[in-house]
Amino acid sequence: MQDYLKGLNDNQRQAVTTTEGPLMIVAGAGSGKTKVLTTRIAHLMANGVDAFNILALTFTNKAAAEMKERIGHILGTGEARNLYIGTFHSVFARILRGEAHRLGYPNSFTIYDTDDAKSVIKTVVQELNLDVQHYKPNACYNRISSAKNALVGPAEYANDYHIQQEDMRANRPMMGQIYMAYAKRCFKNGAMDFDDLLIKMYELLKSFPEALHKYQHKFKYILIDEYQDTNPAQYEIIKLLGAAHENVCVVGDDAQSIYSFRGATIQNILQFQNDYDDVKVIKLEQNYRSTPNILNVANEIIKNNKGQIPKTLFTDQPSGDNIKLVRTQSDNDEGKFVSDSIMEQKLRNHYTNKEFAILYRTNAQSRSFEESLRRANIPYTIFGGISFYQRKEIKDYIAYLRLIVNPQDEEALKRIINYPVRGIGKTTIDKAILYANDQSISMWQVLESAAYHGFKAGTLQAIDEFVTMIKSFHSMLGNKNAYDIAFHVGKQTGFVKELFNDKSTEGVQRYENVQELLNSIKEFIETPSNEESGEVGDKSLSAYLQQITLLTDSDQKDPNADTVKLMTIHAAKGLEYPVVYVGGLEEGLFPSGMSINTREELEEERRLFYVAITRAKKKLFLTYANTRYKFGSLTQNEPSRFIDEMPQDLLDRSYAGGGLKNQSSGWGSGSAFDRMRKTAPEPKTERTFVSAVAAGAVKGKEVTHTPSANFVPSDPAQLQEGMRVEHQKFGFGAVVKLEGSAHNPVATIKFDQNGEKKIMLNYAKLMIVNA
DNA sequence: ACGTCGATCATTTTT
DNA sequence: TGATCGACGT
Repeated sequence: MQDYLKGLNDNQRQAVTTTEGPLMIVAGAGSGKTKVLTTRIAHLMANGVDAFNILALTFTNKAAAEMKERIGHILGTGEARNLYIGTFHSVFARILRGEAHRLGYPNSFTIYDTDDAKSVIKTVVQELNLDVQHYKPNACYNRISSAKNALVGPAEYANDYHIQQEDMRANRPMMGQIYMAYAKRCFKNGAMDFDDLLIKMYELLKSFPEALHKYQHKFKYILIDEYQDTNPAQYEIIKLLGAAHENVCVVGDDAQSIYSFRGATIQNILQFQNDYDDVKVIKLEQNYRSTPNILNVANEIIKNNKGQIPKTLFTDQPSGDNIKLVRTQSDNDEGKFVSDSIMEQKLRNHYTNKEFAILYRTNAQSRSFEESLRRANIPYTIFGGISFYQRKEIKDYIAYLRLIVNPQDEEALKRIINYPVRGIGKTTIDKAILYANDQSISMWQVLESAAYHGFKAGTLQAIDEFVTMIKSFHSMLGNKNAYDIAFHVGKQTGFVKELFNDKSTEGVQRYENVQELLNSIKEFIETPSNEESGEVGDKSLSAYLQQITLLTDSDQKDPNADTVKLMTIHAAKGLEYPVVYVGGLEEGLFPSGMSINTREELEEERRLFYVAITRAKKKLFLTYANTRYKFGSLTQNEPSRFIDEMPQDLLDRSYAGGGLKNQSSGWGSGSAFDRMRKTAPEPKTERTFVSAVAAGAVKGKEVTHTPSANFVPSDPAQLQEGMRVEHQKFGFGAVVKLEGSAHNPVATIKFDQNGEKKIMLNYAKLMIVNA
């Protein structure tokens, strides 16, 4: 039974068997962190700890799933199923589902993703009569999100002098009000955004002692993965949960802290030892992943940062290749180099597709790699970008399901109230929202009682039909499963058919996506017991909806497929590949131009580079381009400062990859330039962004007409063929023909300067000049 | 009421 | 470059 301890080194074994009391495991890259975590949990269980009493929090669903699977493997029983393993967000969402009523939320609360949240922000900004251009939803969202991650509520936000000053300086004095209105609206909608899942969990534990007591005693052993990426909200929650038993085990690597933009603070891991009385610290420094050359480069790079937990990675592997540094002429050449190089490596060293990864700083960089891989017929998978559930047709479908489960969800309601088109237009929607705000009821309640709100007869009928339909769906919740309901909704609303009838390429794709959604729902209800965490599987539609919002793109694609993997460095955290390409090592891009203003920012960029390097097991290629397209215009970039920070004797700058066919494409000359740089390095502060394309506004409209001073629209009923008329935009012309029905008359008019046009008389304004 | 078109604008990273 | 948004025509 103790076999599982055999494959561990001394430190690892100690980390596994030190089960009681607070423990910090500082796990360098590739030091077997996951192995330690999983073995530790298995060890706990082997020594009589009930799976139900163990909580393990990770940052990605992928990591959680992998851990659960490995533990199950070690144990050889189904007991692992009862563990509470998941991301912070998904575990808390699950707990909150059972406790939401305490906080005044419906138990089937909606989870708003970033798009939903921004949309709500836009709404409240408009309702506060503020300029959306100035109070950009994106910026507001980020600001509010940071506040939430620091556990600063709306009231506190509005009263904080320091925050006020900041907002004044940013010329956004109304941020506090926006935050307040946003929080209120989410609550009214029965919805939580991602950050709320943390905040509300904290509130729950803080304000309800019996809830705190319940979960403190449920979770006797707590493990936190990637502790360096936790934010203050997460920190406080862990503090509360762990207070009773203090069996808190955190695992992390301060050198890999890369999520401060999301509110994570590296202080959590640096200060952990001060949080409890008797913290044990175990360092895992032996690396089992990379060659010494790769490790040395990583170690040297990270030395440029201050305030580390001291540690040095070592390995007993043979030294391996040098790191290849390749300069190309353009971003397209960079892509071409990488795909050529992959071809070469496959031939020469018999690598398979899935042994390669291409990493980059920003998602936008994927394009050139994608193109070259496609041309070279190398199969690839891109992780990141928009996930399946962000696609319009999927969001529309889900909006129906959301509305059925939670009619207070105004975002969902607005999304589908007129999709497919059923004659409930903007005017009506605005009116309904106005009533709702006025009377402090939900938009849905307004629609339910539409008859009392003075809508026109036709609109009223459309509303009534819509309300009746949603209610009929709602009544299915009790006796039909999630799949049956979803299928019925798609059929009844007619929009699946509408997609089916669209035979364009995109239309076909959209239809297929919708079918895939239905399949996923079916799979959800058919999966025996749940994957998420302990307890009885909840197969309700509501449970399904809450789960999918927390899925990312990476969770939906198969990491084991035999394809080259493309992703941002952030997304690559925790992964490893035999051959790794890191692209775009240029000033302004990596380090990002957004993150070079403070030491802290720059150090995070450097940690990111460290993460990138340490993904590689055998071979590492770093590339950068002279010129690159950015927002459609050509920019020139200096090589990244990080290049100079690497030990130059471990770099191979002469590598030309591919074969001679590449020499013509321009990047072969790079090494000469590089050698020059080496003797006379450029000043590091200089970055150049040269826009090669001048912005040119080209006007090429039709002949425009300025209406006469005495222009007064005539009654369309007076119009007859042959009359001479004036149109506000098109100028003078003659009526050629009158047609259309009585309530929708259409006139064909031949204009002197703009040719013949059909004019709908209900909307266009015409003046009769003479009969 | 609704779709189309052109102007505008933004891009760091993500649960 | 590409996505989004308001104006405007129908």
